[in-house]
Amino acid sequence: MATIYEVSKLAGVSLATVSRVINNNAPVRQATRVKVLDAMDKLGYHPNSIAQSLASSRSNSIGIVVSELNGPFFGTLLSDIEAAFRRAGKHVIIAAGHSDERLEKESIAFLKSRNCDALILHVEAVSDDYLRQLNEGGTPFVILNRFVESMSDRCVTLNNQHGGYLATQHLLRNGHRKIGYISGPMWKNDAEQRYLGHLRALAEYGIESKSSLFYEGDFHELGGVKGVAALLHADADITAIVCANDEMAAGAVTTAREQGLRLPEDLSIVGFDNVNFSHYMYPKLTTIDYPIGGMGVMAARWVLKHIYQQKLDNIQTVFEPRVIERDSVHSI
Amino acid sequence: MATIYEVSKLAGVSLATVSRVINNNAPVRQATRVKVLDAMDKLGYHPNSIAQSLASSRSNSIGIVVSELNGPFFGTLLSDIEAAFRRAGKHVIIAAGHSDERLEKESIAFLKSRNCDALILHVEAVSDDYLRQLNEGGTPFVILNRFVESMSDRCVTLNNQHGGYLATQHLLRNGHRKIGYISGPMWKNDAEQRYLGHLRALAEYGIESKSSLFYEGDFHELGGVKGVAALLHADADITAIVCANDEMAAGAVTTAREQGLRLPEDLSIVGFDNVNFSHYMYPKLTTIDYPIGGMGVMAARWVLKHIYQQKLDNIQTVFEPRVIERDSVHSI
DNA sequence: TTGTACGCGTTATCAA
DNA sequence: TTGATAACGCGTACAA
Repeated sequence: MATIYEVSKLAGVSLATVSRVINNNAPVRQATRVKVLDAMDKLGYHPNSIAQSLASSRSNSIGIVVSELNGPFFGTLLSDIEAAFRRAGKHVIIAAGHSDERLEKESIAFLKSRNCDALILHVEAVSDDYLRQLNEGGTPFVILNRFVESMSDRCVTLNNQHGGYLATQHLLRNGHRKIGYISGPMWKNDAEQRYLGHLRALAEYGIESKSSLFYEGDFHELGGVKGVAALLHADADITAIVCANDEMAAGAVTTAREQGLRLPEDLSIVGFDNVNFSHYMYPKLTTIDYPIGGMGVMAARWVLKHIYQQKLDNIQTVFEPRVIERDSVHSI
Repeated sequence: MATIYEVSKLAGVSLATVSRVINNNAPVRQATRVKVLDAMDKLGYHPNSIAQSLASSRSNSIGIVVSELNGPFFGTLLSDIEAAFRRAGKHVIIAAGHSDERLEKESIAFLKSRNCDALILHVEAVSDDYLRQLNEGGTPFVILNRFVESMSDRCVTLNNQHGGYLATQHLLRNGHRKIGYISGPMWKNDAEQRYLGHLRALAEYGIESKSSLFYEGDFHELGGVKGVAALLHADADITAIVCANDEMAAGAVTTAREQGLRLPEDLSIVGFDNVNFSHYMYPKLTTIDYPIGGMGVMAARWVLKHIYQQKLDNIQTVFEPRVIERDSVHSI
C-alpha cells in the first residue's frame, strides 16, 4: 500500500500538502492539488484510515447496540442507519445486547474500546442511572426508543402510549367492547406505555379494564400463543385482542385458528410495529406503524450534526405511530 | 484516557513490559505482571485499539458484505457471524451491496479502506473475474453462497441444486405431476442451480419441463404474486408450485388465495430458505432449509483459523439442504 | 526477564 | 500557500 509519503515524493510536495488535499481543509493552489491528485492516482493511493484515526483521535466509526441482529424490526433499523452513515463515509460497528443487562453493558464497553466516535443505543435492560453515568464517560450517544429525563435531546422515541391508544381505539370504533390485551414484559418501558395507552382508550369509552382480559407476554411468538389460550380460556366471549407487537400477533393468529376460530369474523386482532412479515400473515395484519427506519436515520443525523459538525437541522426526537388498516379487524 | 506510558510509569517498568502483559505474548515475571495489572486497574487503563492496529498492522475487524441488512435471511446470517467474532474479541463492519455490481464493489473498497483483516462476502453481482482479481489484492476473503473455481477452499456454499431437487422431489412423492416453478433471477447462480435441481427431479420421474410451467421472478414477494398469476393463467390445472425462495412463496400464497384457491387442497406450494416468517404463514410453509447461520459461522471460523491463527479444524465448505415439512403441501 | 528505540501512516502546529 | 516536525499510542526487534 502506498503511503502519503510516497505520494508527496512523487508529487514533489510535502506530507502536509498531501494531507491538505486529502482532507481539503486548507487552501492549496489548484496546480499543486492536481499534481498531488495525479500522484495519488498513479500510486493507487488510499489513505490508511487507522493512521488517520490515531492522528486525529477520531475513528469515523459509530457503535450501534440493538437487542437482536436478526428479526424484522432491527433489520430495517440497521439497514437505514448504515445507509445514512455510509453516505457520509462513516461506518458502523454493530453489537447485540439481547435485552440482557450484562450483555448490554459488555456491548457498550466493547464499542467504546473500539474508539467509536459516538454510540446509538437501543438498550432495554440497563438502568437510567447507568445511562446517566455513561453520559459522563466521554463517548457521546443517542438513545433509541427510550426517554431519559436529563438527556431528552438525545432520545429518539416513539409515542408508544399513543400507539397503544390507537390500537384499542381502532377496535372500539369498530364496535368491539370486550377486548383482550397481550402485553410485552411490563418491565420494558415501551410495553408499559403501550398498555397505558390501551387503558386510556378504554377509559374514554367508559369501559373498565379487567385482569382476566390482560396477559403479560414476552414480545415473541410464544407470548401470543399462550396469550390467546389464556385469554380465551378466561373469557370466552372476547371479540378482539390487541397484541403489543406483531410477533405475538403472529402467534395469536395461529393459535386462535387452531382453536377453531375464524379470523377476523370470530376474533379481531391488531398488532404493533408493522414489521415486514405482518402482511404475509393471513389475514393480513392490521397493526400500528412504528417508523423505526426513520427513527434510526434521525439518530444518525443527530450524530452527523453534533459529532461530525455537518450542517443539518430538523432533528426530530418524537415520532408518532399510526394505524395500518389491513384485514385482521372485523367490524361489528 | 490513560496510556501505556502512564501505566509503565506508575508500575515502575518499561513500556515494553506493559505491552507484554497486555498481549501476554512473552515471559513476564509474576511479580512484575501483578504490579502492571495493578497500575492498569488504578488508572482505569484500556488499550487504544486504534494505536494497537497501527502498530501491529492489524485491525481486528472483519468486513462483511451482504445484499441487504434487513430481511430475515441476512439477519440470522449477521447475527451468528457477529456472535462468533465477538467471542474472539473481533468486530465486524457491515456493508450492504444490494445485489448491485457498483454498490458491491464500493462496499468492498470501503471495507478495505477500513483496513479489515479479512472479508466475508455474500455478493451476487460482481464477476468471478473480479473476485479472482480481488484475490491478488492483499485482503483475504471468504465467499458465501457462491463457488469460484480457483478459490474453492474459501467458498462456503449450499448445495443449491440438491435443494431444488429436494423441493420438487417432495412434490413428486406426494403425487403431483403438474408442477409450476417460480424462479429467482436466472443470472444469479443460486437461482440457476435450484432450477437445475428441479429439472433433474422432473427428469427422474420422466416428466418433461414445459416453458408454460416456468416463471422467472425476482426473489421478492412481487415475483411470487406475478408468478402464480402467470402460471395459473397459462395452465389452469397446475396442482403445485415450487418457489425458489420463501418471499416469493409468501406472495404466491396470498395471490393464489385471492384467486379463490384453497391451500393446500387446490394448490400445494413449497418454498426455499426456511426464513423465520415461513411458519407465520398460513398454511405454514413447507420449505427447504438453508442453514445460513451455520454457514456464516463456518466462514467466521475460516477467518479465525487462517487469519488469526486460532487452532480450529473441521472447516466445512459445502452444506446440505433438507426438506422442512409443514402444511403447504397436499398429498394427492 | 526487562528495557531502548524505532516505526506504523496520518494530522496538526508553527514557521516561513 | 507551503514545509518541517512533533505528536497519536502502541508493537517489536534488538540489546542488555
